[in-house]
Amino acid sequence: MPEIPDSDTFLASDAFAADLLRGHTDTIVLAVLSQGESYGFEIFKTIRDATGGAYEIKEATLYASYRRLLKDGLVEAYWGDETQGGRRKYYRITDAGRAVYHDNVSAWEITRGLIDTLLELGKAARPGGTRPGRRP
Amino acid sequence: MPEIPDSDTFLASDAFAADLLRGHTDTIVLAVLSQGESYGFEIFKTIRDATGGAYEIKEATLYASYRRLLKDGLVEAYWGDETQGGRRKYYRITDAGRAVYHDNVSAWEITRGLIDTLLELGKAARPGGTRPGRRP
DNA sequence: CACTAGTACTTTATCTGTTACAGTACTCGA
DNA sequence: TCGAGTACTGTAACAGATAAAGTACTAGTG
Repeated sequence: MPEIPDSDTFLASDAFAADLLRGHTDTIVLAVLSQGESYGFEIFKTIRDATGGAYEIKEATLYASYRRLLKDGLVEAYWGDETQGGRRKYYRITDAGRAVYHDNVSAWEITRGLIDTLLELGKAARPGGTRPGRRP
Repeated sequence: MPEIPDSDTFLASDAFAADLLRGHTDTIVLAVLSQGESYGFEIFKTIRDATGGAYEIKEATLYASYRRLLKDGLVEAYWGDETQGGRRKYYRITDAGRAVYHDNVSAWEITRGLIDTLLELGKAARPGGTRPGRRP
């Protein structure tokens, strides 16, 4: 589950937060890789740091995403040539990946507007929130 | 899957769009019910009309949401007293439901900002999108 | 009367992204 | 030697979404 250590609002339900973020992982990874090649754990840290530590994506989620992106040809991978420490698998976005990234960002902008519109329905409620003419 | 008949961007992947909207169904229903009591099919229509027909939530999804909301005590239900046509099950939001609605809207506002931040990482990429110092 | 479409509600099996958990491997500091 | 951190991999379980099938009722048409 996404962890947002300093947000009481979020911590009310990590499972709930995870569902709100579901489906964005691949696009987030593509965004990070648009900046430049990176290896798995570094991507994890980039995402965590980009939100000031407020949010992190679980490793299992990220590595599952890398596998999907590879399968779909949206990224390429190669092993780093480290002589020390753990071996690092680097990922590089492909042209197809860049196109999908931009498409997904567009889709997100539309979806964001839809959700805003739908959630604002409740803000339009009159005080007391009930219409006349209904059975108790 | 959510249907957005007139949006080519969205129709690229309904499954993708569904994942972006996942987790919002309960909150959307609570938003509609904050305006006043309503029956199942009417809620369906309210949501579809609020987006100009661009988006609809499948009936199976909505009725599953009603069940969850009932189970959690966020709404109450009663049968209408129709003498004609199909019987209608009306739903009314509870005080607990209103509280959860507001909490979820707050959570959404935070999540929206996070996603915007993370997806913008790709916008910061330099032309060509690669950093020096990495193996080809 | 029969049929179709729309309205209205219900249930089940399937799908899939997420992730807890377990595992492997390597380095560094106590 | 041990624990923590870095780094990668795989599996089983979870839960929201929904296709599909089902029930029931009305209105319009042939």
